[in-house]
Amino acid sequence: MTFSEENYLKTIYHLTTVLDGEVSTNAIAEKIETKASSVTDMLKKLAEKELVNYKKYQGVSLTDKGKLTAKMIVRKHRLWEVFLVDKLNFAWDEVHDIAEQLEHIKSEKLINKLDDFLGNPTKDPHGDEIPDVNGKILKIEKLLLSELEESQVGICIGVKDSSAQFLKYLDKNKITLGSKIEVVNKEEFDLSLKIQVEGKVVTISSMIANNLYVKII
Amino acid sequence: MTFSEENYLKTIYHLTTVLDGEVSTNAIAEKIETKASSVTDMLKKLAEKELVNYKKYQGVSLTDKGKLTAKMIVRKHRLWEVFLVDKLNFAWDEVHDIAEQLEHIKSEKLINKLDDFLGNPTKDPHGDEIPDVNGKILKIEKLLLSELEESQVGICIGVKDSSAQFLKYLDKNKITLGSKIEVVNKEEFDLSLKIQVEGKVVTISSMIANNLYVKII
DNA sequence: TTTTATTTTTAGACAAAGCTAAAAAAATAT
DNA sequence: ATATTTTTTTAGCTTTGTCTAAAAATAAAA
Repeated sequence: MTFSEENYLKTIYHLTTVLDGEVSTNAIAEKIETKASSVTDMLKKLAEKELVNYKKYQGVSLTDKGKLTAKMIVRKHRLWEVFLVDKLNFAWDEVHDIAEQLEHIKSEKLINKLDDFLGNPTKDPHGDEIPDVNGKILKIEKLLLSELEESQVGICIGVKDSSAQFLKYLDKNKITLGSKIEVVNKEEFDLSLKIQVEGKVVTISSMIANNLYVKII
Repeated sequence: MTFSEENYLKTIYHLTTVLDGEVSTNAIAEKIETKASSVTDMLKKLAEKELVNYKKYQGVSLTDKGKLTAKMIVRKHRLWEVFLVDKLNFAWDEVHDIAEQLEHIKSEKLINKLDDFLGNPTKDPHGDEIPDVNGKILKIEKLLLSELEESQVGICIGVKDSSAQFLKYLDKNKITLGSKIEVVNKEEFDLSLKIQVEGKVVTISSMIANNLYVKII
């Protein structure tokens, strides 16, 4: 399994969990920042190895084997992120690119020992679930902040967009995992929200509210 | 800097510290387990980037730039080995191959944070010196066990050969870094030694004695 | 000092993963 | 239902790092 093959599998996995159904060649090309023709070439190779179901012009889906492989990559990525934040004191917006490299290190024993060393965490620093050694994921009830009604209160448990820009915005506004957020007011016109966090009332756009996961208490 | 370029630099670095002087194409080929023709190709590329001094048929040496780059790779390799042994409880004979992968992860910040997390160690699990952030190496007076006279005592401070086989042999004979070793008897004929470690007297071949570093107390 | 052997380099090919440009299929619009 | 647009695939080329086989340079031996 090459570096590149792993990146394709991971991308297809992420796209299926978001869009679910078959994934299009173009969608993959956009995520990976490559050309559609390169994607086609790789899909043929992955199909050859029975990691994806691929029929010309019909898009792809992962086989069971492909899905498990993808989950193991995601597992590695997220465990390394926990290591970087919890042990090396990186900020949550700094870890993605490094974990992107570390996820390709090949050693079952390493990742399982790392898992133990970290105390078998079930969530990464952005609130995303970490697949266990068998690929099992603890499903958690998540709502987008934008789905709350006025005067409802939620605890922030994750981010949908984990780009550095967004994470820095959250830091600036003192919103972190675990923050208690109350929806003070919903503006009908632009769907912006007035929320109360850490005692302060701030106004956030619908785009922000659409990228924050909360659970109701 | 590609994965492959880094491996060549590291190999040339190791060969110069052992053999010092110019390194031959064949020596590199043997270490990397590739063909001499491939080595020639790579040397041209590294020379182009001013990482090595290369003249046809004359062998190579590292430029200052190349040497620093190589040292940074060695630094990463050895720090990761410390992490694997000290934090994840790997045995000293298990860490080489994993560190071989980890040494190529690109992030200055990561390696310096890792260094701090580990308490800025100066030696890896095999007793090899870890270059600091500037490439400085704390030189230590080392003798081979084979250089001791009868009845001299030394403390084991490193291994020259760090292959898993040799390390396992040492484990089996209860020899680790820090072990106090007394040369009870030297056999003229085959240069084998009778030594006392941990109270027990064992006989070791000259090959073993030639691969163990000690310091005299 | 020739001859022989060894080492190193060159030349030409190949696989992986990417690209561009053109062809083919599918989806949309008229 | 046909025409147009978009998406996907194919064909052929590039780069990186490898290889084999042959040529050139150096080293060793007679």
